[in-house]
Amino acid sequence: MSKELAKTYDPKGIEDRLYEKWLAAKYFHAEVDHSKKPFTIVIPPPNITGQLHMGHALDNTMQDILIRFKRMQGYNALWQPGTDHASIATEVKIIETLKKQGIDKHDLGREGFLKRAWEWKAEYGGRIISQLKKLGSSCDWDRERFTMDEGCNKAVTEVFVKMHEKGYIYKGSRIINWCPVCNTSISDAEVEYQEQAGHFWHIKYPIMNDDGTPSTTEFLTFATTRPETMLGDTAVAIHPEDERYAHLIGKSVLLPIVNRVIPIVTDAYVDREFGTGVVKITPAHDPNDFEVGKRHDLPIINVMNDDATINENGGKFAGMDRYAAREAIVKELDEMGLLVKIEDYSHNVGTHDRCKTTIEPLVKEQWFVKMDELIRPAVEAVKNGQIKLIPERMEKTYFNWTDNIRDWCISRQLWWGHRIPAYYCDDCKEVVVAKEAPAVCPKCGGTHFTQDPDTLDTWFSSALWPFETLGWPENTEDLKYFYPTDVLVTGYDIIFFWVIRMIFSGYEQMGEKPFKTVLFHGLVRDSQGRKMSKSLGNGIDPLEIIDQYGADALRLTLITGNAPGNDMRFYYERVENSRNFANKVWNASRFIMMNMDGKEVTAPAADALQPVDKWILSKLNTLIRDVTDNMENFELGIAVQKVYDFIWDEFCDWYIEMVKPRLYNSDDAVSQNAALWTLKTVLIDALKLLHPYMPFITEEIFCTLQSEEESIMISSWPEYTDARAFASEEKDIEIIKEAVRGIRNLRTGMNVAPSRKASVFVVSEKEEILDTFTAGKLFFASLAYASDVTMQKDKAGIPEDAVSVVIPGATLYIPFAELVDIAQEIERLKKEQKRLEGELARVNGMLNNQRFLSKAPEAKIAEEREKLAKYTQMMEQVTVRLSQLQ
RNA sequence: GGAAGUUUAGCUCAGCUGGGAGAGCAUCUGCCUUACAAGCAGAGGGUCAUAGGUUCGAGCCCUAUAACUUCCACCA
Repeated sequence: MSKELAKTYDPKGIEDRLYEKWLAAKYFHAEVDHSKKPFTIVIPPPNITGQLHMGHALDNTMQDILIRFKRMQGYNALWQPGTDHASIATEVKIIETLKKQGIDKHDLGREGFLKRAWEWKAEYGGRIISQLKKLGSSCDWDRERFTMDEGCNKAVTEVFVKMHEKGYIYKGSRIINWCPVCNTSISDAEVEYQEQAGHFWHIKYPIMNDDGTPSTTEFLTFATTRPETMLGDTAVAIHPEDERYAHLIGKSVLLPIVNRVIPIVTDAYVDREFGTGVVKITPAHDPNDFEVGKRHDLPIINVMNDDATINENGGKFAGMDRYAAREAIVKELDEMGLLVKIEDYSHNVGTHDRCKTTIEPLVKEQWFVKMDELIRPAVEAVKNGQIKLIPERMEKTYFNWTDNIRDWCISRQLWWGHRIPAYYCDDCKEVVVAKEAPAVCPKCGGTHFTQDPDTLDTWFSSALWPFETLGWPENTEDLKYFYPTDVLVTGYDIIFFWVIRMIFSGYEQMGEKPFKTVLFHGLVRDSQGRKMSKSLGNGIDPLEIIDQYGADALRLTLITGNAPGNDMRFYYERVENSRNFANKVWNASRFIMMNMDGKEVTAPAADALQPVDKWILSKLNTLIRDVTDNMENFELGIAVQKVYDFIWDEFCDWYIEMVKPRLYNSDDAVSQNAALWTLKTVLIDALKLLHPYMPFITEEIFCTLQSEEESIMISSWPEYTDARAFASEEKDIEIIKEAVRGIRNLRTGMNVAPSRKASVFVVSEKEEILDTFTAGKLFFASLAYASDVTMQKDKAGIPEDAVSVVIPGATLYIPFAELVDIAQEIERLKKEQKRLEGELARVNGMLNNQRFLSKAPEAKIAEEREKLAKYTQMMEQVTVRLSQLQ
């Protein structure tokens, strides 16, 4: 059977087959089981509009690694999946689709539109889920949720009503960010500032004389980047202590074009140093001006429509687009002689993160969440370590936001989403917030109500995700058992949108944190370090990578060579390297299986294990401890790097090569069996350590190797054991490795063909070193290209002109009579002498330093003393050898 | 304006609590050695951004500087 294994690993076919098997066996499914400890992760729900991109691939690979690891450790591991309705993203997409069919959303009406939206969801909403499966994600699909399913709807309504009762949700008229293209309000977090080249228009307003006429000589000059907003000016502000304008306090100016007399107010908000120290105040169209207006009780004059055209308050400019109006107004001011100058000016403009349209600050009546009290437990939790952020520096970002938090605008003028549970009495306009439409108006007794047309910010429901998916608001067994969840894995880019909101929602609704740890990752960028984006066309499709190299290779690539929270670049070369590693694992396994074929491998008696077997078992043992530690500490990349190095270097390049002679020698069945057993044992544990990272290939090999085993994913995680710690064997084998390396080096340096074997003499006065080489003679000979190996205590019988290699405690001689160039050999030995001199100087420098001896830890000093002895001895050997040759 | 991150081999990056600088790719040399040429064996290549400091000892800790990146604020 094993001989049928292909020479190269081909993930195609294998991956889908294994995933089907896992699904059928229900390995991903978790049920409440009080005999086991739970380990829970909730997935960051991807948008139903989404296509799997590299960010998802990274995010979900990390989660899958943690879940598979904990599942193998014996935890009751639940990975709760689901998708997000993504209100605005989806609505925009559907509108686009409709547009192509020549349909406007208003033609369909709300009901018709929503019908289309659900159809769209039915068609495309599952797409990303099937893509996640391709990656190997072991989510409990039986529990798949959607932010607009019945349970989540219930949760959202419950929270809205409850928070409204507590006064945390209110409706108010405030300045908000308005997107004139999407026609909706958005939250502060959705505003993206972009540096744009613009202009600074310096304008002057005439000061009003005491007799009520505008002065023709006295003006107040200021600069603005948005002249069109002057239509809504209701004051001009100066700093209260600005002596330049002190005489104007109490006076007014004439707002030109509009011909409105507006007051000059004093406010500390004005920066005397900036520009002329005069600011025009437009409370309806600027957040700062809005605040100034509130302080001075200024009227708010909205001059814009929802589509950013000027409204009837703009007089003759009504109906013009904001930019057209800008031009017209500047022109008119210029004609009136009120335009002082125009400067080029680069400044930050707020845009909508979805459509990049310039935001228009507008005063509108919206629903808000009052944040000041809600945020407190969320701040506390991170401060006192209840919730751990990884990497820690994310706390700074977190606190930066919480310290400057503003109320959250949650209403959206969209149709796709959770409709706000507020009802207005048709008769008296009384507002009733309730889970269901009220029958009778509590104020006037009216019986007809209209529900608020707005929907909620999509993050309102996502904020409840960790508990709404577990059954909240019902107090389910799932909720009691699986909540709080253990880890949240997400990108640092949604810390404000999502992470913080889940934390305060968890404390508010559950009285408990939603998760213990937040593990952040960075962005996956292209090979030039650019963000992958549709407009640049530089995105790399994870599905194509999976198709080409396999899911395991993609996963390994995404998880290695990157520190938590840092961005990473995506290179095909790195995927190839991962693919090569998979192939390496495959072939090593194939080799082992070929050699096991037809033999019954049994656990060897204790004394049947050779030092080299103990060496690799001991190495594996240490690996198990280190990898487990790293994974417990979320150092996923470091952990897998260690497994990678172990498998490729220690296991394949050394151990397998070392045992080959024993495998090929059937005369010593005991030794052969010990080697096979060790190969198999080490391979299986290594596969287990690798499984969370590379689930498919490890499963395929594990089950081929042991037909009696059901699946590696339900096997138990390896554990460190003192019984497999063999310190002295580790040391011994390292000596032989050093000897082998020395000989290979020597031969390469002398251009000796690998086919040419030679005798090797191991000379040492130390009995135990000779014993070590005697024990490893068989493999040492094959690795060192030796025709025969002789162990002896002195140089007797070794030709004078033999070349030599010095290792700690021994000198190896190889007689290469006809090949040896004595001069070259002396050169080589001198180089070695020089190297040892350097080492000795360093060690002596430390050991001769009194302060080092008195302050350094004991262990460190002992270590250096040992090195001193080692190098001194090697130096002696080299020196002796040199004197013999010269 | 505030904050964070980065600066280590030609390239991309690791380096976990301070104790002899690492990987992958690239380059060079030699090997189709019966698991793997997607491989094996070897080699070259680094003032760890700069300047100070702490320490017996600094890539790692502290201070300053420079360059790049990002986030937040938004001075109209």
